[in-house]
Amino acid sequence: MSPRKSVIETAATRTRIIECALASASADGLEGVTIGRLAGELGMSKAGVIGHFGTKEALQLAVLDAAVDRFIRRVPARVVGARPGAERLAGAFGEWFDYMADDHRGCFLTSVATEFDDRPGPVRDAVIAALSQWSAYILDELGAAVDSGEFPRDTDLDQLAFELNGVALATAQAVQLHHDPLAATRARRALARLLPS
Amino acid sequence: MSPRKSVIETAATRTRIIECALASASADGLEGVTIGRLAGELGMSKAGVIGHFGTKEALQLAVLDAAVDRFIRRVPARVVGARPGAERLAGAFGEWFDYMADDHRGCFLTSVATEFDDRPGPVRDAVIAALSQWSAYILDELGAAVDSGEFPRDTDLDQLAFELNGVALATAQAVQLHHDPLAATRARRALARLLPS
DNA sequence: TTATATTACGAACGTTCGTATGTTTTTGGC
DNA sequence: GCCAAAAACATACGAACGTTCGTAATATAA
Repeated sequence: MSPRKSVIETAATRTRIIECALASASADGLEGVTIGRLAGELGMSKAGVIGHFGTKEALQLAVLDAAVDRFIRRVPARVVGARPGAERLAGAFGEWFDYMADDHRGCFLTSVATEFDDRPGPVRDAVIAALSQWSAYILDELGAAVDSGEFPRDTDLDQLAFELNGVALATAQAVQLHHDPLAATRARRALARLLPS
Repeated sequence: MSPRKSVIETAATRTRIIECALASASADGLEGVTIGRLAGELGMSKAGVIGHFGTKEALQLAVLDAAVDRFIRRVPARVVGARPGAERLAGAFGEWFDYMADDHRGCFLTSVATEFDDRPGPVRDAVIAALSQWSAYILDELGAAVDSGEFPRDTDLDQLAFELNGVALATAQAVQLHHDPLAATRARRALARLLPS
């Protein structure tokens, strides 16, 4: 059989690489991550870095996966206890806003979505898949809100999701570009107007 | 004195380069524009391309300037005849939405804003300056709307501008990433909810 | 016509890119 | 302690990067 501990070690290094790449990509974009710079920052050789993934594109996909995982753990996972519908939705968006405001980090997935919106390929596909999942989540909760009578039955849920997304995008821009300390506050105010509390 | 005709010739080539770079940057980002590829597409040498600007950064700034000019001609310039306030504002945003929907082009300035939001330098400064100008324009019109009684006097104009910006960003994403044909429609619907018609 | 800028060119610079190939070090199971 | 597997290494590759140089061609001004 194959060795065990080495697998663990590998995973640890992989994680280190991915986290470093994630930090790098937050500043320079996912395409702006280079193996050489990554190796320098990690004190490794280029071959040692890319050996874990094979190609740069595979590394990009791994970074994207990690970002999605982090987002899920940080946002929807924190509101699983909330009542489905408007309450859970408001909670999720609130968590998202706070997440973005942390360290003026903004939203990595949103940035990558913009970066790859005109670049066909596996990365773009993965971004779209992740965003679709998130969109489905929102529509699910909006549906629950309608079912429980929080919204009128003829509410245009797609329209509402569109506008909620807009609030999040405006928040991301305010945080990342303008370092606006009021971003989260404005976001919550906009949210309150869209979702009945 | 300096030669005259050559200046005209230079400007024509410069324009050609900038327009080609603008198209290229719409897909690959402003940093993704390379001198060599540009030269190939234009049937020129690399030196002939970069000679007009000196450095790649100067080229990027020129492209950004051109994009700003194009935006101004296409959006605010078209509504100078409209009544100041909500009407002009609604007209401007409507033009913007249509502009974005054309060829699924989206908004170049918005994309570049995301691309450079964490990259200090002249390009980032220019992006922020352009966005600030646009923001000031919106706040001006919102102020006019308050003055003319279209909005209550205690309206939070910054909040309203924030939410309007969110609608535009959501539209850009819907157009560029999802190629959503309903983007402009959704945008107008959201706009109508924010601005009294 | 002559002198001066301007424009674009070909070629090369040093650097960095992503990737591929062996070799050495470390690891885990016997 | 020994051996296979895995990990990280050093090195090298061709290609592309932005930039610089000197030069030929062109257009303007005197």
